[in-house]
Amino acid sequence: MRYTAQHKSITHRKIVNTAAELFRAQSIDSVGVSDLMNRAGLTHGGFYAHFSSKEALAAEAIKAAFDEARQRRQQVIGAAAPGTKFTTAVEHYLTVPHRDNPGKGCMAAALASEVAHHPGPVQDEMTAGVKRWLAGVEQMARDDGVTIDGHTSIATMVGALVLARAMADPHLSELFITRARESLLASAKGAAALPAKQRAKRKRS
Amino acid sequence: MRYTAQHKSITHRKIVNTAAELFRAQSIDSVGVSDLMNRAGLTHGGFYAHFSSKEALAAEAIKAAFDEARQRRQQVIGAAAPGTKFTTAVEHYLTVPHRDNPGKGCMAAALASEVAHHPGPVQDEMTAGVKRWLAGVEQMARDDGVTIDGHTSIATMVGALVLARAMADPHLSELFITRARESLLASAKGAAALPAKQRAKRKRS
DNA sequence: TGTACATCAGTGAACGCGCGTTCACTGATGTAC
DNA sequence: TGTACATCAGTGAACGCGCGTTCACTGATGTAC
Repeated sequence: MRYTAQHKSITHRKIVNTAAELFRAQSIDSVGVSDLMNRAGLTHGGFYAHFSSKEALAAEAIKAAFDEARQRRQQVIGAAAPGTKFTTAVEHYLTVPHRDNPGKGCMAAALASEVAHHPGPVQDEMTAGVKRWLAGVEQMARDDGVTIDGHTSIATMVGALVLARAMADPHLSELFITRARESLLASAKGAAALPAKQRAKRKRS
Repeated sequence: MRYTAQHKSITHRKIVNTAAELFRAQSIDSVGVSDLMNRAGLTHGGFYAHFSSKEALAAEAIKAAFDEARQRRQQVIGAAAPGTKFTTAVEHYLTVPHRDNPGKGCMAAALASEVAHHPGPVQDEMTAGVKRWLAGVEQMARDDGVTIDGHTSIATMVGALVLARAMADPHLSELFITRARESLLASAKGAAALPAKQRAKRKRS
């Protein structure tokens, strides 16, 4: 069943995208190579024509998910009113639909815990993805003239989403999202309202 | 090999405590019943004299870990100077040793992601544990006369620890911990410095 | 241009392995008399 | 108090199952002549 030249890379991308979604939705460990290949419209035996191991696929899938998120983020903040990039990004991140669709959401929130015990390429891609996200968040804040801490902002967003997804109580779950959102938006407003001198002082400390 | 009357409950607690540590250190899924029982000084066959399933043990282990954390927290803040309960708790949570010893650390940070896909008693215990933690944090802030948002504080702490554990870059990992700590301590100080009227106003909004 | 052969993405059976769970059994202790 | 029996926590072999990975094979397409 040999296909035309570009068919292999199309199939490859399809497997990676399927994995990026399933891994985020269910975890890497609980998605079997068979499940995955069937979802991509193939059978499990063909897997090793594309990847040396499930681990190698996981690394590619993490990279792909961060790349896609980065593109979507740039589209969203490109349409944002001047000085609202950071707040727009927060408002898109901390939502109930994002909580309920991990398969299409933030890779860090979905798999950071699992990746902690996966040293090697998988953890390296997670690290690289978070670094790029962090740089993006800090750039947005700079563009907006707002002084927030990028690391803390990301930690709050990830923590709120992770906790919201783990709660059996729907009200408590939603509170983690809405309170974290309000808190981040308020701190961004507060930082923007500071005179330039005070902002500079804060940065230094 | 029948033992004296209280021996069963001693063994039971030993298994639960071993599980609480191993599950936090490695995840529920990757710890086998055999591993677990061997670590507790037993063989796997005896497991079902104590628990109806691995799932049931996981639920008990989560409860036990939250109970132990609660006790340790109360000891720590009992020794804290007046008005510093919240900041003391944050300083004990966001540390490099806590990052490096998940088995003895926060259950929420270790297993929230995994528990998101484990409905039933496991998720219920996680929810109950987080609720008690949240109530504890809010009580500390009230005792200190500090106005912080409990949900956001917890989200930031969990997110920072989860991200720090997932990062392959040691410097970036530590930044998540130190920045989140500084940020939470600063917001607590800011809130405490506000006059009583403004505090009341913030609470209402 | 037409024919013969090589390629290799994809198939599906099979592999060893570790998992959670079951079960017949053991034997020191608690209980009945 | 001493003896016979019942209990049941713990043992270790065995169960079916799904996992990641391997492998002989297929057959449509690309390439050589």
